[in-house]
Amino acid sequence: MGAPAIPGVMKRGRPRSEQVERAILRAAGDLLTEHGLAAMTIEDVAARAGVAKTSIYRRWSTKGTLALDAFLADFLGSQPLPDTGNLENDLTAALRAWVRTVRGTPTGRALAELIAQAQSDPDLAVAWRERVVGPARAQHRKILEHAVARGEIPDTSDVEVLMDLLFGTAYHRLLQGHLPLTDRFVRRVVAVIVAGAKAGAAAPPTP
Amino acid sequence: MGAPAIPGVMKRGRPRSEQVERAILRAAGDLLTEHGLAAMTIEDVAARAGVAKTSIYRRWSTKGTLALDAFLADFLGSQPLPDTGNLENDLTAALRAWVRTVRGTPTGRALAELIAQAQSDPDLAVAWRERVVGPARAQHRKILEHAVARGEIPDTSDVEVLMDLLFGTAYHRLLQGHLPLTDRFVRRVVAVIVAGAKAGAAAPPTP
DNA sequence: TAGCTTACGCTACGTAGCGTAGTGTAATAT
DNA sequence: ATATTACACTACGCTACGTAGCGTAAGCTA
Repeated sequence: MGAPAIPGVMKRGRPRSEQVERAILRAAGDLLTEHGLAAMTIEDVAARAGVAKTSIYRRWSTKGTLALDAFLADFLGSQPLPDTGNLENDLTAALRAWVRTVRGTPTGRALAELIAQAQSDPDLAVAWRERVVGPARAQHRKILEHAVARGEIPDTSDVEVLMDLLFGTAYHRLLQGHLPLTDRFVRRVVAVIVAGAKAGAAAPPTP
Repeated sequence: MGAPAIPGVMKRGRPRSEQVERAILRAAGDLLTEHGLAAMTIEDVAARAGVAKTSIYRRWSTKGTLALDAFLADFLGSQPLPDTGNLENDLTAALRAWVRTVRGTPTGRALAELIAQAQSDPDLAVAWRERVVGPARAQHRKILEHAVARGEIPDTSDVEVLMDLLFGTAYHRLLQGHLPLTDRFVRRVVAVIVAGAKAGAAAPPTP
């Protein structure tokens, strides 16, 4: 209590209230869930949190980065790292967990709207890649590296492409909305990728 | 000239000016190219087109649908239907053409921003699926059906999933921006999908 | 030709949300 | 005690939205 995280750079003046921070994130999360990102305004968040607008702007520069923090509070940890000793099972479990989290849920809509917002908000785009895309891919990379270690797929496989195939396909249906994210979809996507990877198609051709 | 498209439902009063329509679409297309969709305003479009705002609202209900029409004027017909007699070559040609159109181009940014806008504009979302996603998929479906007809892949293959794999993966890199759309990426994505499809992984399992 | 109807450009308006500034008070370190 | 920063509150100027009213223009119908 009151002890500085880093002695010597102790801040002077009144410290920022953690309670204010929590109230803002909670209000933003609620509004994100109830009405979506596009309909969420900073003024609404402030009113709902019982906080002044300036207390929000002091912490976040754009609506997108605020929404990202509110989103991560709910989203982090919902994506497991399966390790069954079988690539197809692991990928199926990972994609199924993702589908369960996003299909027809406020989380799914928030996910889509955050990606949308990032197309015109460079700050959010950077934060999104660093705090969502990066960590998620690190998880999925492990699944593929385990498969390489087991000899299921060639060690020259382009794991980045394989990850793009798996989740790019799923994000496609989420964002375009042309077809539903069914379990059959999950199984077939995984089956094609695993078959292709095992055939060495994700590796450089050996002439 | 002056003849009604459907006799009997001849409109009364002053007809809408095609010149106004063209001026609006041209101005919207220019602004979309120069500044992007997020920065484009109806007022700017009106000013640039030398037209009243009401003349725009009379024709389009939202910025998104206007931008879609402006976008299609430039985008339509840029995606060829390759038919070389070989699935891998056809898919590679199709994806390469798409990459060439979108990578580092205003068209690519407009594409991303339209998908973004569709996440919070239901009218645009419907129009997008009907006028962009639908026609594009119809093209790509032919490529896969030709491969089925040639016996390259099983006739039970889930062509919808295969299309999602091909373009979903590419859209993923466009929208997330985590990795570039290189030609090696194109070749590996196609190789995995073709290998998987030929192995029957996109078809229902035969017990 | 006269009359009806709709489109058009123009100006003006009310609304919403943005991001900032000013004020007085509260909380902490020196 | 004093300096410094955070906070709530109020107010402000700004931008863009979407609509309304006006007079004029351009077609049809009688």
